[in-house]
Amino acid sequence: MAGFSTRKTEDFVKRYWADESDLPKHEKLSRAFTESIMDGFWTAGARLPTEAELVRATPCSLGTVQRALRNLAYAGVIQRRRGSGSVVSDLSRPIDEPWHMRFLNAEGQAGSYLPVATRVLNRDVTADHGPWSADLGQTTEKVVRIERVMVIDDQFDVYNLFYALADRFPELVDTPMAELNGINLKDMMARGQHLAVQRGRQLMRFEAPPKNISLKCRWPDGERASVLNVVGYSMDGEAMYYQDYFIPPTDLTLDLGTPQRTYAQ
Amino acid sequence: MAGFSTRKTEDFVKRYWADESDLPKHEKLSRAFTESIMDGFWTAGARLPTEAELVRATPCSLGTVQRALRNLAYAGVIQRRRGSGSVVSDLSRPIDEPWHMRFLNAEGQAGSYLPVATRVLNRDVTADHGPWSADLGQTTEKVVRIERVMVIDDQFDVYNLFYALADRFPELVDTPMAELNGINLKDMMARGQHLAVQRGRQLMRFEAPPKNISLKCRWPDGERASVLNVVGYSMDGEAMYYQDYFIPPTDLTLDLGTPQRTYAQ
DNA sequence: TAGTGGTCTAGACCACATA
DNA sequence: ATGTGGTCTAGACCACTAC
Repeated sequence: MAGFSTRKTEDFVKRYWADESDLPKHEKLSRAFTESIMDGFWTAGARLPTEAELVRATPCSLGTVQRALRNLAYAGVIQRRRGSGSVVSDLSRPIDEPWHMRFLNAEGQAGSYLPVATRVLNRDVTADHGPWSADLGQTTEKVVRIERVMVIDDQFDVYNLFYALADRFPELVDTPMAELNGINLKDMMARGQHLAVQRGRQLMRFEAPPKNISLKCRWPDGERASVLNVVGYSMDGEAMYYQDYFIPPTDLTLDLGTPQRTYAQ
Repeated sequence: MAGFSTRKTEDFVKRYWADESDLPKHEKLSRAFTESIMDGFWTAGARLPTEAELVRATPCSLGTVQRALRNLAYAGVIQRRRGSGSVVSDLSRPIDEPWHMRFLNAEGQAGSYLPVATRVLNRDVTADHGPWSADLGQTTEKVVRIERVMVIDDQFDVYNLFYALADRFPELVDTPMAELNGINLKDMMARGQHLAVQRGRQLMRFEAPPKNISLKCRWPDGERASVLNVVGYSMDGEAMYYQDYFIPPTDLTLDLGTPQRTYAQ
């Protein structure tokens, strides 16, 4: 096909190419892409302009365009295939499974995880401060707090508290609670926020569960909880959410992830 | 100065440049460097040949040499400074603190961790198999098992079991046990293994501690342990060690690390 | 067969460090 | 003033995909 819609490319360059900044060109170009993807200018699965098209439409040479796209691919933002093209990855899976509560099955080899069902118990919007405030950058803003239960493989319950800035994620506040159940929460944060979460800091602590937890989910009487605290960051470095997972004693193994890749190919 | 010692560069190319392999040249070159660093051909702090020198001594052009070195710098293997040169990073800190047992203090901001003192209890070499076997790639080989206690800020004890292939780390077997105490363990694995550990998989499970644990360290009676399992990989992708940390109930918070960088600059 | 990304080159110019 | 890495270019050739 005689190539890619030239209009879209020119739109892209006009809107996202920062002429004044004194960053290197390859950096300017990859930032233009991440920014435009976060804006929703390109959506997950969308096909990006070809290298040649970008050489034509930007003040970059082929080598520079390739370096920008290679970095984006390395970061997982796009996927490139020789012969077909570059497409936007689906990174709009900010908070939901199987991101955080990944339990191995009894034989337990990584890669396949136990099913998780999520149920929303409660939601409120408050200006209260707490441990989440520093991470979310909350000053006078309000946060939305969502109380959830994750049922792990029908075996036991994990109690979850989720915090995010209410202004930044109005969908979390406005959506009727019934619709917050299940896997929809992910699409919700993704809507205004097309590029999400480079999974961030993880902390583990051990403490008594909240009072009355046994009224909210199945919880072994009086047992201490292991609390996994997770802060998720978006690509621009801002914290998107703060979560506490209260895990009861269990025989299952929790996968905390494989950080760090080796190096760029 | 009229440059860099040409002899050393030619030695390097002769010994580490893989002519037959059909990898891309930039990949060949960066592998040659990681391999030679692991061998001890270049040691931490050593100054590498300049770009121009490598262009001269290898069948690579400047762009290719730069790509290889850029990837190594991104991976943290070397450090480059415009005007001075490229030097080998000190990555010989495989297993010791503050790698894994990083507890936050009570106010608990990340970055500063509670002091950890390590004491070796026991060591044996065995051909037994167990959960570690698959990860370490143990078939008929023997593993060295080291039993340790980590005293966290004089407050409580973490019980640690450490496994590695005995053949691969003879220092762990041969060194007198008294010398295994404290921070020396790190230097030990680093000696033959100049480039170490890209920290690997982390799992958390919850189980009864080993029998008789209270004879070996301070352990609250009958309490369940939180077990952090860590497998560390070296740069060539092979597992270096398998460790279980048995953590008693505590009020302190454990930092599980900040995975994932954003993307290459 | 045409389009696409992947590798590689030879050379330019620049910013920074060191002497 | 020289050496060094950082950026960028214009173009070549190749491998793979889709039509």
